[in-house]
Amino acid sequence: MEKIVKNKKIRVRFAPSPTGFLHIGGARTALINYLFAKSMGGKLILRIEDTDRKRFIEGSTDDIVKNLKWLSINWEEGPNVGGNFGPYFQSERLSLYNKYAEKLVESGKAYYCFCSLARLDMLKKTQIAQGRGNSNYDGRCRYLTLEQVSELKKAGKKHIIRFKAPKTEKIKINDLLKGEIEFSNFLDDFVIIKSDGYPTYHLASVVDDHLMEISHVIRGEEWISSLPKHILLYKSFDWALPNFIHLPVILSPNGGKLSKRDGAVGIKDFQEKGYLPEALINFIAFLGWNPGGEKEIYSLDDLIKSFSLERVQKGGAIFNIQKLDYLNGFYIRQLPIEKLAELCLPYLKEGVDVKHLQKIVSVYQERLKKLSEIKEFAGFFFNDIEYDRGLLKWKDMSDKEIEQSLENSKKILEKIENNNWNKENLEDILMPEAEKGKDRGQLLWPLRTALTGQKASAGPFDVAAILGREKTLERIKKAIELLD
RNA sequence: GGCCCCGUCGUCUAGCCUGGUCUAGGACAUUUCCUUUUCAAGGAAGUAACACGAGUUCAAAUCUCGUCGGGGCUACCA
Repeated sequence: MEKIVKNKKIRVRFAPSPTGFLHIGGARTALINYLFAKSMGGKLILRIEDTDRKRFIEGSTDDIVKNLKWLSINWEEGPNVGGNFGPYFQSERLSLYNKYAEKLVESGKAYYCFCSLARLDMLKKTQIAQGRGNSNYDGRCRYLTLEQVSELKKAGKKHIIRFKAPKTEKIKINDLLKGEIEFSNFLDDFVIIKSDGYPTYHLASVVDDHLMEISHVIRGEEWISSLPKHILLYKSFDWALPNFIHLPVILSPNGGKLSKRDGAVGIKDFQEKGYLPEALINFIAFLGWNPGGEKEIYSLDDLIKSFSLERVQKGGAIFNIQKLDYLNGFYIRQLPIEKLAELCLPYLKEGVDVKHLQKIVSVYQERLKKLSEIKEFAGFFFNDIEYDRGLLKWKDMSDKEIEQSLENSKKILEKIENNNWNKENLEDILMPEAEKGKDRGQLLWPLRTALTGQKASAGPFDVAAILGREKTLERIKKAIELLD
């Protein structure tokens, strides 16, 4: 009935469940799919696997869509863009899954099961008590006659549909990344349609991957163990197998599963903290993949150009935020000032003048690792500052010396007119004065701390220039008062 | 427990397929130095790895086996 089109077209999909927000692992799977599609002239399909109504989280589809876009991972078919193989939400394809499940029942490859959850639970407990490591359905409903089935149905008994799994079959499959994988063990009669009428992942993904003509299934390694189920399903429908690629998982710094405890894992969190999509993409791509050369800064386009599946790592990589921070700082330094200022704006109080911010940002560009840091770095430009008088002390200067130093700066600066108040001029005038002292810090440190209230900051000339004559002199005066 | 995947510096990795060019290369982190008013940025140098044990071979990070270690799955979740 279904047309089995076998073409050489590359079609891949990213198929997240809306049970949470887009996280690092998901973004990585999406990226690899995207890079593979783009580098091969194929298409990326986004499919939302919303078949678990219990774990469904409102808003997660939006989050996934929004953040993929933010990362510039674009799909050719799926939510927002449509396509010829829709709908792209599994909840809108229920009749399809039921049709195929029924087909399997008709051909004797699947069966109705009326067992209650309570019985199943009991079964599992006894099996485990008997010392079996895992439990299997005992097949009670497997040989129900047609009459028995229709009677139970008539009686209004809830049912599910189970797949009749062969008990002994050996299954071999060639994973394009891992190589040949052989599964030797018996299989359970796994569920394909749940009692709420929704399909399980196994049925839904196989049906969809087939109908959507997916050529390469690229997904996380956690799916390897259910591969035999999928293969059995393909076989019983008499469908051609797609290629499988199972990506290693991303590990947390302690080696386990990446979780919220490890800091930000949601892509949205990274965005809010001020990571740039370019940095995140570059970083995620290199988590388990490497082009082979010594160049490590790659734009999305660069990645597409040099991507190849063979170079994806087999082992799981640990997510180490330090390298991300480095990359992010690097990408921030590449940004034009206008752009940087625009990106920093949301982290500051409202009403910040853009031109003013551009000056500030140009001074802090090489210090920023995350955009959000602008708040701590540059807060003193906008707010009154408070600090301990001890901060003003350079090396072993006495209070008297600090005061003299500040008075000296003040005296000099007061002579500079407003229209000459710029960094170069300030530096030209103050520097010779600083050179007169034991070391430059004698003049420069008290000045800088008086202006910023910070132990570490941009240089005093930059700061004074941006602060303006009035505020600069005011802060010096305040510092002197603080010393009295 | 069972099934499956993986194993090169602290971390991401190059090299492994097609043994010799590997006294194992790069990056992040770390240390030191230079620059310097602080913090960055930049420059220079340093520390640091083939999990272990057998085997094959003239030769093994590279091939084979075993051990150990790590991870995943083991749901009417995906």
